[in-house]
Amino acid sequence: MAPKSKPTIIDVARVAGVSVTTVSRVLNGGKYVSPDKLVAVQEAFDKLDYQPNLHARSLAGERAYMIGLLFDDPRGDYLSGMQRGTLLAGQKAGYHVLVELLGRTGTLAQMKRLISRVRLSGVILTPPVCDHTSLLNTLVRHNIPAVRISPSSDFPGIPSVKIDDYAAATEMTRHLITLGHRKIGFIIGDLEHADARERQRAFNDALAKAGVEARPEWVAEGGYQFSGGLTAARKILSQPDRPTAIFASNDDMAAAVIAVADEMGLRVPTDLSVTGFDDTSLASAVSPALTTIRQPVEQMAMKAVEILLERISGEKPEIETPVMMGTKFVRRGSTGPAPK
Amino acid sequence: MAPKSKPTIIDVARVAGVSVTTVSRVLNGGKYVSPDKLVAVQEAFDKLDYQPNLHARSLAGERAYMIGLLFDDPRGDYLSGMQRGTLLAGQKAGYHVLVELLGRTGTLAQMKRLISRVRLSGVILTPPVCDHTSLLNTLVRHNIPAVRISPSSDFPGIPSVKIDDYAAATEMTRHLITLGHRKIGFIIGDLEHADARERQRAFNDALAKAGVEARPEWVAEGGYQFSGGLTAARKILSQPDRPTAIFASNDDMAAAVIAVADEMGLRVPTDLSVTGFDDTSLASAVSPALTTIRQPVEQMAMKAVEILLERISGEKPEIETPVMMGTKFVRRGSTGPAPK
DNA sequence: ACATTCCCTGAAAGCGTTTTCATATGACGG
DNA sequence: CCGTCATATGAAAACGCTTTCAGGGAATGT
Repeated sequence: MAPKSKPTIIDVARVAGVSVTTVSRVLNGGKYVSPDKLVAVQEAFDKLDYQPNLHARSLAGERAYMIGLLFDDPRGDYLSGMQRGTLLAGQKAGYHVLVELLGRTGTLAQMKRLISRVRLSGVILTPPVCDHTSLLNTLVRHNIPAVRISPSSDFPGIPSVKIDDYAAATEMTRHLITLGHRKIGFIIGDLEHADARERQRAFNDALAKAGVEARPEWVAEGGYQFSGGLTAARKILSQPDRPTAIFASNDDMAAAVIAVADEMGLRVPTDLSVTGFDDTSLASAVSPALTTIRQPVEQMAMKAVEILLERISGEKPEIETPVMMGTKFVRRGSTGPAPK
Repeated sequence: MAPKSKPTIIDVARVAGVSVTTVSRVLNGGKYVSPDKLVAVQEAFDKLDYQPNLHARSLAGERAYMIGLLFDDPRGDYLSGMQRGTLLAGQKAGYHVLVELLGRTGTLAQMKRLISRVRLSGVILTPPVCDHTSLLNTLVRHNIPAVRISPSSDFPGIPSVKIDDYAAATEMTRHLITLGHRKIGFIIGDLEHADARERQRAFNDALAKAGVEARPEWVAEGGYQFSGGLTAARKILSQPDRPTAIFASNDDMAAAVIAVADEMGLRVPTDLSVTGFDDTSLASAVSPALTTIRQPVEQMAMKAVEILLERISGEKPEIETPVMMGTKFVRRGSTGPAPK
């Protein structure tokens, strides 16, 4: 069977016995359409199995029904989870998602090229591109609605969704203290990211508040990478007086700590407790599985889309403070009571 | 500064002193355009910083400059790597990428809706949607170029890119045999997937060829999941006479084997060698790191895009046999000599 | 009764491209 | 010197929608 050419709005109009204008009105909310014609048009939609053409709509109107999802790199549990959330939420609202990679260099030029080539209803910005200031400025200047997920810095005029890193890291630190640990190490994430700084601040504050000593030689930077975590863990664990627990700022680095402990013949959690952060799939695949903090990655993205759609539809509640999403402490096998 | 409205092809035509037709011709390959006008138009492009509007092009012409990337679920190293490859290759060719989630149910309806809403130059199909037969039929019927990545089954008329699972699994099995293992277990992937069956077949053949006994009680199914791997590993390792090595059909299940070994006090690789497959990020994060097979995931996607673009531009070399990409054996710490 | 408003309705003018179609020019073979 | 052909060029007609504009009728106010 020949792929019968797709029905257009004109066909619908003919079948429904109305003008294309009326059909268009039905398509866009049905305001100023009498009930009987409304029904007639909808019947025609069904009968013809009509789907409006996105390109024509974008060309002719204001709306685009397409949201841009901007990445530096889509790999990794964290980011692909965000993608899934975006896709799910966007799909539900009848939007399509255009994914674009914004390389390390020439980001701005790429963005400009993108928005002059395709009309986007709005964009979702994932880390780290959500912190590219001139990119954000460009978006504002072109009046393109945007929402940032887990941004590091503040930026007026663009809403954002994030988690409360401070609270979560506080909870995690308290967990270790409650288990009896008094010698606790810490592996810092990528200091470029505000969340890395927040987690560290919470750690320090929690120690101080509990009257637990914080030793600088038990702190090292791992850049959120497994490899960096390896180096950091080796540095910390090779101290003559070593900690009985290490709080790594993310799961990858926590896995690295476990690897190093293994290397050195330390048993986890008997000799050393280890904690992660994020609850990526790695957290449960490693043995022992990581005690960690679960981020509601997909929900964050869905929330971001929700906010974006509000912005698009003109309702601008002008939320300037980031929307905070709740995290969940997940206890697994990598933490245990402090050794005597 | 006000966001000066984007230049159109008309502006370019005026600046270059030619007709829009000529500008359009330059945009589409510059055939039948005299050298001087060609230069004039290109200068106008630069001067105005012109970018052609995608929606208008799609609406008016045959081409769409947009490729669809179809997922069941974009999460996981494997799939997000494919996405990156697609994005990279697409971007380089000036194409944009629309990502769509095709749920478990209603896939076909979703696809039909998609293609009647937006014009796609072609689509890339990732597993498992690349095996959805009626979806493939629809694509063919609508004459939409497509390429499948790592499909399980054959489908005439749609090219595909995959790895040689049989050869890779053979190499892996030989590796274990060479290390002296004679009691080798195997964890099967998801039998729905042809690759799972291929890997098992290679394993069996390699054992047979080497005259090594294959014991059914050392084989279990793990469904390519960590959790399934856990169950499978427990079943195999709880045998009174247990194997000295286990070949898991992917990294997730291999990590599960390590977890179970840990549980049972078996040292890897001293007491038990473990191998994975895929070389996802998990493979190096686990300790000991996994001996595994690296799949060139990104390159596969890039190759798929390349083939797709050839199809789109009309060159139809009509490749019916899948394009095979090379894998790489990666030796890490999880395998060692068989215990005495 | 008459203006004023509000709800419907459709004709027609875009939106920014690509694609015919028509025409012009120069080159070429006989 | 005349058809034929390949190369250049632009005017104008799509492509499938949204939006503006200009009524027409019914309801409301005076």
